[in-house]
Amino acid sequence: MGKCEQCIIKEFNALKSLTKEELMRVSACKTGRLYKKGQIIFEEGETLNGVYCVRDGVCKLTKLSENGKDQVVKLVVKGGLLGKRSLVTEQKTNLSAVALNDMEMCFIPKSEIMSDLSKNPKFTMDVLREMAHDLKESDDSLVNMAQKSVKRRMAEILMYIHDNFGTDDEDYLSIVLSREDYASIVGTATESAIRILSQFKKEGLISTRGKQIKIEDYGSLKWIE
Amino acid sequence: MGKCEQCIIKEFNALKSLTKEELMRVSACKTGRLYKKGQIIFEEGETLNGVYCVRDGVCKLTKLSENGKDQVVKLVVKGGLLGKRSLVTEQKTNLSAVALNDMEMCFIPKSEIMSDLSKNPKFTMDVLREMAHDLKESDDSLVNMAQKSVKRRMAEILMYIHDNFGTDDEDYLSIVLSREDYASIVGTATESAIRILSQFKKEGLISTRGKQIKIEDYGSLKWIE
DNA sequence: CTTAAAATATGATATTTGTCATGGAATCTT
DNA sequence: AAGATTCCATGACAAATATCATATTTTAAG
Repeated sequence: MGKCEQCIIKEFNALKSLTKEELMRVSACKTGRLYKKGQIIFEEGETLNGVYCVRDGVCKLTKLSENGKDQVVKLVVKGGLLGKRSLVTEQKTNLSAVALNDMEMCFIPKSEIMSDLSKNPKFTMDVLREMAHDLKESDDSLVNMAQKSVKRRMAEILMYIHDNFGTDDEDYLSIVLSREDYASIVGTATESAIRILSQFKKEGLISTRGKQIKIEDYGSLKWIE
Repeated sequence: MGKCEQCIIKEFNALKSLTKEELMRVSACKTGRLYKKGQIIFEEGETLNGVYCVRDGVCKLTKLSENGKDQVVKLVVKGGLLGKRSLVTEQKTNLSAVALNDMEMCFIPKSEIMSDLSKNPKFTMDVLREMAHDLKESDDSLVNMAQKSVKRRMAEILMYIHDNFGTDDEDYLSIVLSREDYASIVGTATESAIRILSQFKKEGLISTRGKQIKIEDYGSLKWIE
């Protein structure tokens, strides 16, 4: 398994602020883990005792609502850190993480990283910054959920995925989701999600190939009410 | 104006973890501010260069949606800290704060508190913990918005206010909001909020006196679908 | 390759929520 | 105290979304 000191993934998250010595220590105790598409990484109510660093693949963070439906709260890709909250609280996690395709992750035990959190201010500030960013994103999503139509939210998630996670060499969104996942991100019934995507297709805003989606008319998506 | 070292309010937030020396320094540079009901404390897009500590009163944190409507993201009462995000990022604030009744606050300049953030790990961890808590709450609200009916959300906000901010000596909710505010918390049209509250009243779940609301049947509110 | 299962698609219909209009009640102003 | 203004309330209707039913297509399993 690779060494953290040399790992390029960490440049995308707070781990970049650890010193070489700290990283070597982390490297020695970290464990690599593989997850198959659909596999559960952790579940709501579990006690996490460490953070996961995503080396490859995509996962969704979800929360089960009382009505029995899952709501996707966030998508996490290469470079993302899962379980930051576990570093600062003893509480059980409030979210579940599920792999959306095959994933490669590193797990760093809390015990190993806690001392860094209190001794390396640069690292702490980075974690703080990431958390602040997550909070802002979450607040934004909250407002979107409360104030925008399902169609609008669907348009926005398509653009969000396009802008943040990119496309493959044929311009298809590089993250491939089921309609059910789209429904669960947008917060609507699966049928409604399907209907809206069909409509977008008819209107030439997107095209599809199997589960893959390509944005054909980004400009018009922007103006969907 | 009082001294931070002796102020009891700080026990409810991260400032409690500052040392006596740090608090004396903070005390020397803080400014007290009064806000009238309805007054804007800060607005979306402003650059905050410090944090506000709520000594008395209630305010709402809102975000303007593209459809022109405000969405309330959080209610903050005595002991709350506003503007934590400004400590870790140079970005403009993404929320507005508006006083819901007459308020008394202390403002602590960022410059003064930044050094503590990097030198006092206990304080940093506390800020981190508060941020993590806010994030969890925001994620929970997101799921509620996406998955629950307007009626259910209304029932929940009534119970939330009851449980977290308490009641006066006649059991009326101690936070008094306009129907428009309720609509903007729940994320619905003002008319819908009014209608639902009227219905609750008819069904004997709540009673009202002017703008004040009293929960009459907490148990049934819990089961609203 | 065939069959079973899962995912996608679409119609019909019910329910929820929003919008517009209007009137009354409470509050503020002078 | 009168008028003005804001807030609350409710009806009528329109629009958005959910639900149920049922094909059809795609994917997975043997």
